[in-house]
Amino acid sequence: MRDELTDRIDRGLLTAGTRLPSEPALATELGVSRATLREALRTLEGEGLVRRMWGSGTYVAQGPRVANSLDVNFGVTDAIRAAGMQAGTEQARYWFEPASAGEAAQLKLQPGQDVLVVERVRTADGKPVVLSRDILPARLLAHHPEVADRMLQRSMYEVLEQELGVVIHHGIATFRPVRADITVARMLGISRGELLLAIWQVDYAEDDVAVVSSHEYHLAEAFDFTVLRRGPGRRLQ
Amino acid sequence: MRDELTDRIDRGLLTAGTRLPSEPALATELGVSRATLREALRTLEGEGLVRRMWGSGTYVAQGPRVANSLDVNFGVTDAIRAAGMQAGTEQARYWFEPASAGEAAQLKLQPGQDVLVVERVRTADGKPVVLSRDILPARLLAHHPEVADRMLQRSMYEVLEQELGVVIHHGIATFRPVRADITVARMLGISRGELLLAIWQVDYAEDDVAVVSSHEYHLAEAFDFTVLRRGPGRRLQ
DNA sequence: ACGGGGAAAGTTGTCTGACAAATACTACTG
DNA sequence: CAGTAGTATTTGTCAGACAACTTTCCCCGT
Repeated sequence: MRDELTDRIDRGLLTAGTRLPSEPALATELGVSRATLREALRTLEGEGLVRRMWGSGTYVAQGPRVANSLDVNFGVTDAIRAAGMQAGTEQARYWFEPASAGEAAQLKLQPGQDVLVVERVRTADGKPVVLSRDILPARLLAHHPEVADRMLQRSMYEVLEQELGVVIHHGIATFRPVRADITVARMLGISRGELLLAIWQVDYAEDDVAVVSSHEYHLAEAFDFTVLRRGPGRRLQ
Repeated sequence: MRDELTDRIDRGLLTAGTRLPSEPALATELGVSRATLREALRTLEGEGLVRRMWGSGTYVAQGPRVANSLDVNFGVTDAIRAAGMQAGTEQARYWFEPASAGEAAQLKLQPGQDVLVVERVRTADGKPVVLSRDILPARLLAHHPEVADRMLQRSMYEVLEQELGVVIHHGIATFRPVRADITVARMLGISRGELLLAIWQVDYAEDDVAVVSSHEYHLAEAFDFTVLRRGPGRRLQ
C-alpha cells in the first residue's frame, strides 16, 4: 500500500506541490484504514516525499530529489549507471588473509581471524574511475567458497543478499580528499599525486552486525557527490 | 510527548538494545492514545532511534549515532565545536553585488538582482580551516540592513532564524576534492595546490524556497566527514 | 460596488475500543 | 531430555468519533 503511494509520486502522477486527496478519501481509495494510511504518510514525510499541513492538507514535497546521493547506500556500479555510463570491472581479484587490528575492530572479529579481500578497479565507459577494496569476514562464506568468484563481477550487495541471505541495512561512510600514492595511481592508470576522494565505509546488517568494510578511491573528476542535509530547522518534520 | 521519548534515549535512560514497554503500557504512561504513540514511534523509527519487531517488541536501536555527520545540516561553527576546538572568525567581510547567472538560477532570482555575499575565514583553535562564501538575496534584509554586520560573527543560521524569521529546513550539498588556487591559498594561509574539499550547498526554507547558496573550502586534514547511508535493504524501515 | 467579518465546510491531529497476526514463553507429552 | 502444542504477550490493522486548525465563501455593512 505504501509502495502504491510512492509509485504514484515516482511516476509523476503526483507532481510536486500537488495536494493529495484527504486522508479519509485516500484510505478508502487504497482500501486501508485511516490509521494505517497515516502511519504510511508519516514514513513518507520522514523521507521527505510529502509535507503535511494542519487543517490544510498533505502535499507532495517539491523537495529535494537528489540523484546519486551519498545518503542512499548503493554500490559503485549503480552510481556509474545512474550517470548514464557503462559500468565495468578490471583487474578483479580476491584473497584471504588474517584481519589486521583495525579491520578486526571494525568487523568485530578477533585479530587474526580470516577475512576475504575483494579488490576491483571499476570502469565507466571503459575508463578506470574507482579502486575498491571490500573486506568481509571469511566465515560468511564458509559453506559457499565459490561465492567469492561471483563477487568479482557482480554487485557485492546483490551477491550478499541473493547468495548468502545477508541484507545490508545501512552503512557509515567517512571520506576525505587524498593524493594518489604510487600503488593506487598504477591501478587506476593515473599519475602519482592526482586528486582522489577516499571513502572508508562499514556496512551493517539489519541487526547492526558489521558485514563489510570497504575502502574506495574515487577519481575527483569522475563523480560529484551529493548529500541531503536535514535541519537545522525543527527536527520533527 | 515525542520529545519525552527521545530525551529518555538521549539521556541514556534507555540504552541500546533495551526493550521499550509495550505500546499500550507506554501510551498510558505518557498519557496519550496508542494511535498517537504509534505515529511517534514511526518517526523515531525513521530517524533510526528505535527498531520494531512484530510480536516481539520495540527496541532502542544500537544503530548509528554519528557525530559530525554531513546528514545533519549544521554550520561550520558547530562542526568545529563538536570536534572540541575553539571556533573563530577572521577576515570577515561582506558586500552587495548583482547576482551572476548561476547564483540567480540557484536562488531563483532574476539575473542582476542584488545579493549579499558574506565571506569569512573560519578558524579552529586559531588556525584557519575553512573559507566560506555565503550568498543570499539582498531583499531578505531589505528592512534590516544592519543584520549583515551580525552575520560576520555569529552563525548564519542563527541570525536568519532569530533576526529575519527564516528557518532553514534542509540543504543540498555537493562536494569534490580540489587543489587550492592562489586566492584561496592566501586566505587560508596555505600554499597553492594544497588539498581541499570544496562544498557547494544550497539551503532551503520550509516552503522549499532557496535562501542561501554557499561555497566552502575545507582543509583536507581539518575534518573527516561522515555520512549515514541508508539501504540498500528494504526501503521501508 | 467593495471590503470585512463570520459561519460553514474541509482537513489533519487525537482518542477509544476492538480484533488479527506474529512472536515468545510455558507446560505438557513422548 | 527433547519436541510440541497451547497460551500469553506484542505489534499491525481496523472502525468510528471528536477536537483543533485552515480555507473558502457568503452575507452584511459601509
